[in-house]
Amino acid sequence: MMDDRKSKVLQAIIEDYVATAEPVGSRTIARKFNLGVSPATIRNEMSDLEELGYLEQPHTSAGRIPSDRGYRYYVDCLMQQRDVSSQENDLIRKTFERKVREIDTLVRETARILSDTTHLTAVISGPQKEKASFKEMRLVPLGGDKAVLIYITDSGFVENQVLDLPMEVTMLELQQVSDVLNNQLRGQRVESLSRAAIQSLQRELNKYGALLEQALEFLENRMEPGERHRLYLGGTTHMLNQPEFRDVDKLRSLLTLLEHDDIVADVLEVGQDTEGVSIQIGEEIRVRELTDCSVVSATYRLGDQVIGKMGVIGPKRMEYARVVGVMNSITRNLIESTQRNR
Amino acid sequence: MMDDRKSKVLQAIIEDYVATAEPVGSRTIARKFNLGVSPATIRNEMSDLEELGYLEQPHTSAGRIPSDRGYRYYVDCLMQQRDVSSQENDLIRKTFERKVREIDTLVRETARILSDTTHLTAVISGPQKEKASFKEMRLVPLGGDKAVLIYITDSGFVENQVLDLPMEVTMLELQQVSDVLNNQLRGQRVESLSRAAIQSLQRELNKYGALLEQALEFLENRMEPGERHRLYLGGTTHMLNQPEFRDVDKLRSLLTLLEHDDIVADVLEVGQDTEGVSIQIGEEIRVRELTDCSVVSATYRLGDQVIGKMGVIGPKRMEYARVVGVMNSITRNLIESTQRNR
DNA sequence: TGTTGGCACTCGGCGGCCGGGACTGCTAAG
DNA sequence: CTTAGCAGTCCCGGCCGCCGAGTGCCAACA
Repeated sequence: MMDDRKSKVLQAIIEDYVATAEPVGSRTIARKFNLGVSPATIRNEMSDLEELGYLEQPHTSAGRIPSDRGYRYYVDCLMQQRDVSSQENDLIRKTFERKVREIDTLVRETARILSDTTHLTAVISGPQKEKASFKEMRLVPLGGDKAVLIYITDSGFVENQVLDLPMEVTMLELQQVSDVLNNQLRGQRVESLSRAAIQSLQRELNKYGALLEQALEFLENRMEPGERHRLYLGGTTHMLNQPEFRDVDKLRSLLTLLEHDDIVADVLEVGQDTEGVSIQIGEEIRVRELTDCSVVSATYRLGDQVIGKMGVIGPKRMEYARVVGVMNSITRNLIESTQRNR
Repeated sequence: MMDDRKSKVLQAIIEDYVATAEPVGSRTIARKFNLGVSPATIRNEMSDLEELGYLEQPHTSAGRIPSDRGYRYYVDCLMQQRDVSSQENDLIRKTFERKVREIDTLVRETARILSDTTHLTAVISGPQKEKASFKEMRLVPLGGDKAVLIYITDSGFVENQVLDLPMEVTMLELQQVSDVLNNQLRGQRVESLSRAAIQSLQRELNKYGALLEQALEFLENRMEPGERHRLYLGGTTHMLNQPEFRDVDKLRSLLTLLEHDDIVADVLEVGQDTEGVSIQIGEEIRVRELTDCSVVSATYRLGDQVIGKMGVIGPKRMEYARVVGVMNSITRNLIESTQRNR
């Protein structure tokens, strides 16, 4: 059914189409890839491949282009792993050599290098704070009627916020409030700090009034779903160089989609338990605006802490092997970089 | 030279062109705006206006379109102030009603509402930390071999970073290091903390070695010019709805430009001492890719602290009056919002 | 002198037409 | 099963001519 020669032909078609973006005909295959058979034979094979659903014709008397299924077969069975070129690898390594201490900048940089090396649009979902556990919080008086609330998770994230102090609060009381909070909350998943729990705390401690309220408000904000995945985009302009987006309307629908963080985050989230790189092709992505696109995504980690997802979005006609290689290289470098710096 | 009727004609042409994006002819003016004269008269006036440099012709036997100079005259002399519609005002007020404590989110939200109400691309340069003065820094031990460095400016920004502690450091020493730093640095402009000064401090205090080094590295990062203006973009897709960007090449050059933060920041930075809203038209912006665009920008403040710039980028053919109105409304709301919440 | 109607002219855009080129599918022969 | 040949299909790009919008100019008029 899918003999060796058919595979070869399919592979040839996909690789040529990826390179040229033009429907590919039997003659082209026979010329560029010497399979030792004539165009006529290729034609027969192509006809079979179309019947099997691996190829489709934009219109009669044009060449064939791969279908979603064709691409799927290619990435699953035909594609051979390909390491990143040494230049690219150098480029990537260099990016992560600089000590970057702020997560925010690190993610931004990663988005940039990912889109630059793949020439596609990169999407990265930032640190998923709710996956971390609460470790400790501190209240540090600043002088005047201010204090800063420092919030620490066991993965080493630190956030802060300035609070207004009610006049009468003493250092000791400040200490007490943070002690209570710490005892109650230590070790809990941030996402599991339910509003109910917080409210009961609030009742218990309401003698500290406004101060506590602010601290709790801050905590609540940590759990806001809206805050859950902050997305970083890079290289949206690369889309403009792809011939499939020469049409302004397609472009618009795609770019508009990219502004909807929630949808993009969902797309990135699929196969979240799979190890390594995962690939979604065309209609496999359950988003209408992305039917002409593929998404290659991977989970990245810092240390052994799950952090987030990164991915690229591009036309189905992308160099899957290279993209996967780049992605592996980047996740690897990311881990090493954070091991050095934390 | 520029009599009353010429002004009226120019105004009519600009307003029609803004609405339709089509070159406008004498007949149209005579029909839509009843100036009480015949098309022939208008033709003469238009011919004069062209000679004076306020109009230009895309080609013979097409209508006229305003030149940069024409727009300039319009915004300087003809345009009448226009308040935002009450719906829009409500929308804006609602956006800023929510308590937003993180500057980052506040700026993001502002970019969103600005682009949504103007239907143009919004650019905001974030808090200019270097304009703030150093107030205080704290070193708070976290247990284990970590401490968190808290850095406070007199405008109330707080940043933090986790530092690795050399083993032998005691609480007392920690206190000493921060005391020294505080005494040396208090009240100085962040930007004026020169590398030389930092290095001399470093020599003086090198017995604290690695700890101090990290603290100083953090400080140096604060002054990095690259960090100077973090830019927030909103609504880039609105460009796609403008007929002047139906051409993919124009679009590409524009969107590519928008990825260069430094250039965009420079554009935003002009007229930085002017109060209120400033308008740049076409070639007045010294950027080739923006010759078909106009930029409307304003300084926004939190309290009486200068914070940054915001602006919109759109085709020269934009509704200047409305955009200016929206911008005023947003800056006003921004101030009020921060007065409530800080 | 300023305004107006009339008229010839210009030019871009659009639709229709045509020919070339690149395919395919079929058939018949090797 | 493979291959050459051939007829048929369809897209695409170039060409042409028409249409309409708009101008510029001129002559007439207040």
